[in-house]
Amino acid sequence: MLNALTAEPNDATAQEIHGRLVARGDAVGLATVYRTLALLSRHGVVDALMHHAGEVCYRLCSEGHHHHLVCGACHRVVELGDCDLDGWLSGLAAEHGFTVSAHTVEVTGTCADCLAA
Amino acid sequence: MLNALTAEPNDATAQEIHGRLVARGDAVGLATVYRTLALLSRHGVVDALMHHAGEVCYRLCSEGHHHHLVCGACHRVVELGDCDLDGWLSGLAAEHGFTVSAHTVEVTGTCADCLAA
DNA sequence: GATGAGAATGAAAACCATTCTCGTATTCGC
DNA sequence: GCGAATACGAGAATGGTTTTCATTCTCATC
Ligand SMILES: [Mn+2]
Ligand SMILES: [Mn+2]
Ligand SMILES: [Zn+2]
Ligand SMILES: [Zn+2]
Repeated sequence: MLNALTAEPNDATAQEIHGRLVARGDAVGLATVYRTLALLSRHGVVDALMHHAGEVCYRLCSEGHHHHLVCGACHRVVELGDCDLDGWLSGLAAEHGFTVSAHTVEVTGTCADCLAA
Repeated sequence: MLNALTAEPNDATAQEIHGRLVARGDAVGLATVYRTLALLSRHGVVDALMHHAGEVCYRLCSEGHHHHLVCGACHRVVELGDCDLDGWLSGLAAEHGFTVSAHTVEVTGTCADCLAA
């Protein structure tokens, strides 16, 4: 149900998703959207991106470890695979006595369409 | 003035910084702390970290491009230098027609002290 | 030294994303 | 069917951040 709508091409906030659902006629409550997104996020079905201060964006993503390429102009999101940073980061962290548990990378740029425009 | 206090070892929220200032006797308003941090952040003097949803942490950092290693237990922050991701990311992004303008990396782990505890 | 324009300040109110509460509707086990 | 457990939605509450606005500072000029 939500999945069908989370099939947005790019990321979307809980409120945006709720808005689309309501506009489509589904009488779903905002609380349920938040609850469901939290659940899906906890289970790794959707990724939570925190690139804007003050709000969280969600996106239906592939399963493995990956990062995101975001167009700063139109908000388009592309998944990047093949992240081989773990070794490098672990070594770097070890120099400071840290053990690495996770890392995030976010790449901001401009997509072809927005460059042309 | 604020600089002297932003000399916190780790990152701190606007409200934490305000609390320290008031505790120290400076009669500064919360709004001014927010205004000043936004200004400093806009000018690149402090880094804004958004690793917690819902609040922004600030940190006085060195000038060049760098990333952060954060201890998830005690909030200690270490700066990482020597980032050579630009080439790799630009190539990867070009495959999707993107031009890269910036990237962020955040590494979460556990520091030596917290591992021992 | 007085004065006034404009910037800076702080207290309180407004804002807004998110979470909580709680009464109702639905589902499940039987 | 029937009661218990769960899911739901509407609205209130929360809490970080921003805005407002009356007051205070700054400082160049008279
Ligand atoms: Mn977004
Ligand atoms: Mn920094
Ligand atoms: Zn774009
Ligand atoms: Zn630690």
